[in-house]
Amino acid sequence: MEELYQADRIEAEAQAFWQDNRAFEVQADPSREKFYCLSMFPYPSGKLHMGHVRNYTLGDVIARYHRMTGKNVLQPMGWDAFGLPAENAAIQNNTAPARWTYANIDYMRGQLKRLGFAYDWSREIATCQPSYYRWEQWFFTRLYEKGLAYKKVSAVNWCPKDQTVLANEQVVNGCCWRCDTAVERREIPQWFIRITAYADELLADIDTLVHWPEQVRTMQRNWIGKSRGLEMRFALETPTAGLDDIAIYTTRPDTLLGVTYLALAAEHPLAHAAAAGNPALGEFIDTCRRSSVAEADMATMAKKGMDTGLFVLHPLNGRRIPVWVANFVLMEYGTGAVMSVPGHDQRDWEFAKAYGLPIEQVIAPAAGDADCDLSREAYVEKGVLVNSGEFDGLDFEPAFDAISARIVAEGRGRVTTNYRLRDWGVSRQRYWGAPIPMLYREGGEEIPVPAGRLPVLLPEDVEMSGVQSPIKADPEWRRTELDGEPAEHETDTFDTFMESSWYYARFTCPDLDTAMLDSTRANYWLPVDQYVGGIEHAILHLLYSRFFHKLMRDEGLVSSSEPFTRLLCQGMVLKDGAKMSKSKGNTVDPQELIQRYGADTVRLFMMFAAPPEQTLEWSDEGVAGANRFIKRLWKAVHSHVSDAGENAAAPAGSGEAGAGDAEQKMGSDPDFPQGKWGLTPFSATLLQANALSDTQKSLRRKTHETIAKVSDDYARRQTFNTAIAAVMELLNEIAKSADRESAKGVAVEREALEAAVLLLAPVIPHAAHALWQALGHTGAVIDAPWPAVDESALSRASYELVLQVNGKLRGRLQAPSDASRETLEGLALADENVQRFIEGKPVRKVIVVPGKLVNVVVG
RNA sequence: GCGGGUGUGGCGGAACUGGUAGACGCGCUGGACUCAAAAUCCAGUUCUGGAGACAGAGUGUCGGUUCGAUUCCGACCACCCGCACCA
Repeated sequence: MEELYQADRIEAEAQAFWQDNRAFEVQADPSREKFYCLSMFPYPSGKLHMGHVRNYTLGDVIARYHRMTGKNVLQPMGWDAFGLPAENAAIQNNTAPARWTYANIDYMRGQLKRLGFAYDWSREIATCQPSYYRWEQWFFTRLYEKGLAYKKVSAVNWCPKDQTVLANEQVVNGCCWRCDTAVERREIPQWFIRITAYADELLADIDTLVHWPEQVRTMQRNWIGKSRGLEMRFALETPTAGLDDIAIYTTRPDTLLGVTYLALAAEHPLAHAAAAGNPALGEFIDTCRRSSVAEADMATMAKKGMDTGLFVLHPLNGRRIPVWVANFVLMEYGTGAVMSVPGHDQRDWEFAKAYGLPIEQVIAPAAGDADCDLSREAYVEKGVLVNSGEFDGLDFEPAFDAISARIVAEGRGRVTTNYRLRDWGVSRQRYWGAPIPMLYREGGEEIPVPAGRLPVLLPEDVEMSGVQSPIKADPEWRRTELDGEPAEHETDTFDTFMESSWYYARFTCPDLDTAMLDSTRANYWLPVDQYVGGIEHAILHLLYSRFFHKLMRDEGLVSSSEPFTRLLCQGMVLKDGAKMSKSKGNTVDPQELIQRYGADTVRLFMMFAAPPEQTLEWSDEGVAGANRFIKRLWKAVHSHVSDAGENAAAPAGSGEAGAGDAEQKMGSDPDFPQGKWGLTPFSATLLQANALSDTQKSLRRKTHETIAKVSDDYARRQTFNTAIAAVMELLNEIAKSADRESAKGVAVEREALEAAVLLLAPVIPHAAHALWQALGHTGAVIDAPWPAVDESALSRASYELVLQVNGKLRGRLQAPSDASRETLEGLALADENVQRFIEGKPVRKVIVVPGKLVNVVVG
């Protein structure tokens, strides 16, 4: 064993060993318990950033831990290869998106390998490969045939100068990021997948995801946003544009008598009709169309509106109610129109104040103790109805039912369930994505591409001469035939969330070229036991994947209903309190650190610096500290084996000065296996508690406490920072109580060091690989079983009892482990310092928590 | 704006079920080794007062529950993430 820790050499050797032995290539094996560990695959943006390193180290630690517990562990890796940045890079560098993407993949694969992740590389997938996206295309045609995919008109950001659709990200302050032209909203036909048909199941099954973070479950519930309400129609005073009434949806029918105006979305047909004879209104609607389609922008912009001059009649009291157009009403939600109750909705209240519309109270606080001053703000709580005629005095529930019943009886509406969730728009007007497999006949009839003609190939050898998609610019690509008649290909491509919604399933059978999934293999490995990724995916990616899984189940491809059993969402990596980004110039390149310290140091720092869910503050000094710890561990093992082991095998004189002495002393120990003590395993009898000194017992207890703590931290808590801290404590204890004077001492230290190496093997696998061999093992550490806790080593005769007076710490003492409550109380009351604080005051109560503390309450 | 989260020494964090606040690491200070430096090792390190024993204060702010609150409840402040075409 080398005396000095040399990361480069050790890591190259370990990685060569894993590769030569195909150590992480696995097969489905029903006789073995499986564990599928997956980290969210990266977009191949160029090179790894620290967020990737954190994500993949977390996944690798978990995968390696479970492997050591004996499971058949699958940990694959691939590339979310389609996406917008490739097109931007292609335009900038005058290259093809495919070339840029594949070059990035090659570079980043090398980086992942250098970090020593235990991936089964034989399963690598890139989503831009036809062998992958052809099945996605096939699946879409199946959804179309089932009526789960459909086309409808929907709004996009449009740059009138570049004549192109812009992503929300490409709209900066309402203008195009390339040419700074003011962006418009444009309505175009697009493909949608009916996720709302699964809204109820997606909501209900959140309850089964007990190993997901509660915050993610809450966010998904709120995103789906199930509500019960009344869908109803207000009759127009004068029928307009062929319409007799305006449909709205409300969750508060109890406030129906408080409606003082209706508000329409700018895109609402009636708004257009009213604008026909009203140029000012037309101009206002145009202004609304010039805002971003992003919901955050809609919600934060100044609320504006304009009277249409139309009136509806209140269904209960016949009052004339004005109809307005408002910029905050979304056409995509519900019916594109809302009833406004300024007395009991804050947004309506502010709008009414701004435009001088009446504010009326129809709800009063039930208890009468709450604030209700409609001149200051809306009263939005539920309460008792007032000013509502026959409905006065009713609470929310009966009022909801009575008013709804009246509207339903009059044939003006129905009670319905509504979802905030909207159907998933999957069309993108971009090139670098999977072509949507639809054909159009000359008459416009839409036909899914027949299975035998799939995949619809995306040409990779293209020139990105402008912002226009090459397949949209090329009339030849579009042109095709169907049944001998001319037809056209759809030129839109899929949202890249499509690819990332099912890659986890394809990893179970990536080689299959006759179907989307091999159900036998898929059902062995699925669901994913542990999914690891950024919290930024808490809603969209995870919801779409859950949806896709249910779609695949209903297609008979998988038997489970949820894709990810356990979810870990890691926090971001920050530097100087800000997210690492090129624009801020505060990035740290993982590559430089790996070259300087080795992969193990980078991995160790990442795991030690913070618990996984929290943001992680980057620290150069912290990395140096992690490296220092590995060196200390290395030295501890080196010192142990040269002092207490290697000297038996090494040529005389080559060892250190003390080695010979140690051999002599050990040789004279009657328990020591004379002449065979080198690195051969010690007999278990050497470690029996009754034969050990107090120091030896104490180190053994620490060893087994650490094994218990670290096992729990890995498996249940997933707090790798505290697991590492516990091993650091163990190493400190080893250093303090080093005793190589006897075979027992050596055996206890050996056991402690072996535990330290095994417990850290998931985090620093290369160093652990070398150290395990140095400790005399012929098998690889990745195949070593996870250490077991020896319960008998954990017992202790006494513990530190904390003494409090009135909840304040006033002393501590050693109490026997088996002391009764009465004994503990007596010990506490007899304590000098406790007596000093009682000072003759009457003792009112004594609280005894055995194993912890005694609190004397005086007063 | 809506939804979700976070807040503890000089810094990253620990305290898992309401029971010793600050484990572990970084940094800093002092010492050992060295011609010297680096590296390494040893000791100390929440703040205030005290030579010390020890005492007082202290977990974003304010209030509450409790023998006891970083932990539970209420209000507030600051920062972060998501908001459907970034991935």
